Amino acid sequence: MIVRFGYVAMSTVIPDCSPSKTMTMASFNKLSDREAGIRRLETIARGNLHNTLRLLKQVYRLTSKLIPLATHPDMQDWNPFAALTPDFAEVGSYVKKHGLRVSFHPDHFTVLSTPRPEVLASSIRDLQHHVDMLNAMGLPATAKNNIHIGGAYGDKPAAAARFVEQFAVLPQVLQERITLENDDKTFNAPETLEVSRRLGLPMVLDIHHQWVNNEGELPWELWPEILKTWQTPLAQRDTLPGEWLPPKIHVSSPRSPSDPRSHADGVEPAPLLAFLKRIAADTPAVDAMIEAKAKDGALFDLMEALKELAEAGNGIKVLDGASVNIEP
DNA sequence: ACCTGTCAAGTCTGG
DNA sequence: CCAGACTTGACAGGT
Repeated sequence: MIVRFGYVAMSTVIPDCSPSKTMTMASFNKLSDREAGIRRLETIARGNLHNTLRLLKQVYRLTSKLIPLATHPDMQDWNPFAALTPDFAEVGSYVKKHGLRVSFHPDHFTVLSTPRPEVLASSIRDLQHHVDMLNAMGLPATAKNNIHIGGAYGDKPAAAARFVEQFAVLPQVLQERITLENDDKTFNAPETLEVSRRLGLPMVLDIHHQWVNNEGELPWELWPEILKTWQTPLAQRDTLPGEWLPPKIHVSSPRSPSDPRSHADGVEPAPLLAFLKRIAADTPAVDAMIEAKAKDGALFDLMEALKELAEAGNGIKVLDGASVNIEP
């Protein structure tokens, strides 16, 4: 099984390389000339896209904050893509040229299980914005937006049903870009899997969230059904004949026994390897997103640890880039 | 150079 | 009903 590793949104290793520089509405409003302010926002966004390109020399999740204030209610008259399309296209070209897998993770304000119409409307607006950015990069539907199911509002089955209902009427261009991830507090892995199956949506298994929020199941017990969620038309939209978008997992380690839900700086190789070995037999390839505090630093450390384990046997082979081959 | 409060947005808990 | 926690990097203003 080929495992490709990626990491999240920013670098702790490369200096002066923020892809999410921003500007607050307060300072925007202090500028006397609104047009000049908008040019400033575009300059910030252009710098963010440039730094994204620098970071893409590694495998990567894109940051949602590429364009400051992009979906702010006061900025509805601004179309940032008019000025930024070439910069997005340049990032997209690099991604395609090197066969990288990229994704976004719209933050917790995107809640499709909400009972409030205005929250649903802004969630859809936010999803559309993420799709607009991926389109501006010229990336096919294999570049996904990963979200959680959302709040439970005191009645989890009703909230899940509302998610299904509200998802079902989304435009297809939004639907085909979505992956669903189990969270650490509310919708656990079996519950998320259930919703994924009902909607034909690919599920991203977060093995740390599963560890702290479960129904007593072991993560690899769910894997055969999770794997199947990647075999739907929505999951595989835009793949070429013979091409296959591998399932994705999220990987992090507990900060401490007293604070098990928080993310540690690095990743413990042993539990990760145990999981990967369990799924290796029926999974040809999987992409693993490192969600550790040390970001790319954690990825480099993990690769070093895996290299040492590989030298001692263990059925691991370290390959080019941040990837390994794991024997079942 | 360093520290602290704040940021557009949601949900949950507890007072 | 409202304040604070959750979680997050970076800004903005202060020392």
